[in-house]
Amino acid sequence: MTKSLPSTERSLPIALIRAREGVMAPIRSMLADTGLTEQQWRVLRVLSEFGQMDANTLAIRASLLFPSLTRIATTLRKKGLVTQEQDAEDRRKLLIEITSDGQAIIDAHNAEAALIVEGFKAKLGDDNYELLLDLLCQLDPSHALSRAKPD
Amino acid sequence: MTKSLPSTERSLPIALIRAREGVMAPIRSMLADTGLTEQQWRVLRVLSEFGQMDANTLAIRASLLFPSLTRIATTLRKKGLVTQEQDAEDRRKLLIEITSDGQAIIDAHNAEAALIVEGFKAKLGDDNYELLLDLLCQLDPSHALSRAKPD
DNA sequence: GGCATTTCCTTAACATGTTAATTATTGCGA
DNA sequence: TCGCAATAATTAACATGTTAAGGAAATGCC
Repeated sequence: MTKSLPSTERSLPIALIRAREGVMAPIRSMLADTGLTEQQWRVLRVLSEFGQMDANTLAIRASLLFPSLTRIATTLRKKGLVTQEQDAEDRRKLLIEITSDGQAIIDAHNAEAALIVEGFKAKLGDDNYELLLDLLCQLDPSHALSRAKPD
Repeated sequence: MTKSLPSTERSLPIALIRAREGVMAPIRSMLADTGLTEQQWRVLRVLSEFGQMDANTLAIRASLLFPSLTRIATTLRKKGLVTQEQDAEDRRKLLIEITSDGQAIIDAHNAEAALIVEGFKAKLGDDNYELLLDLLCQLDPSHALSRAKPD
């Protein structure tokens, strides 16, 4: 017997899109006055958390495709929020680092962003929130890289 | 006390992006030989399921922004997969309908797409899969429109 | 009827997503 | 050392995401 696709009202890809839209809307609203896009914000967040790194690692950690990262890094450099520097040992690599101006933007919005996240956590309940993250991780083909949480 | 943002390794927006990527990758791969993008496929699916409708309703059901839908509908019309027709009663409205060629593409890939979905359902477990969909719906600000499932 | 408002859709402008081709550098082996 | 494959990043081309502005048709009110 051949199974049929579920209704688009109960489709996993569509549900993921809508959930992302619901989560990002308040964050985009928060970023409106900074002139940053959500992707630029994500890049700054990763750089702030892990420090200087090459473009490849940064793209993976920020979940961006390489061509997107190239453009975003250029934009952020023009805005003075990151620096780009050739790796002395392997001149193919580009080392990217957040500037103090970039860090200042993170610092200025960290509390508000955390509040937004807390809001969603409260909406779902703490246990459901963690469960949701775990289930989403299981759908991520590359999440072998990031298993910080032991059982 | 001021809360801090969670690590980007445990960020809900990033987890949503990665999960979507994981789910869509095999679907994009399936669509490669059709020349359709995932959004074009989504539009055809909605039209196939619900029949002719105006552009506004279609955009909402396919979770697309209006300008995106305008372009996608034009592309699909040029490909002969949908028809566009002015509403006789309200000439502002554009009624869109799938063609037999469009339906043929749906029919040709329905079984394979269903298999992909079944794979993810098996990976998470049926209960977790349904739970995931419910949790995602709670993050969707507009999900009041689609509550097919009673308690 | 005439006019402001609203609704539905399109267009524009810019950023990102996606795939493929290109360039620069490194590493390796004849 | 030369040539060739592999890696890191960029660029190109096209589709979509996102916000804002514009145009056509309906609606409400006078």
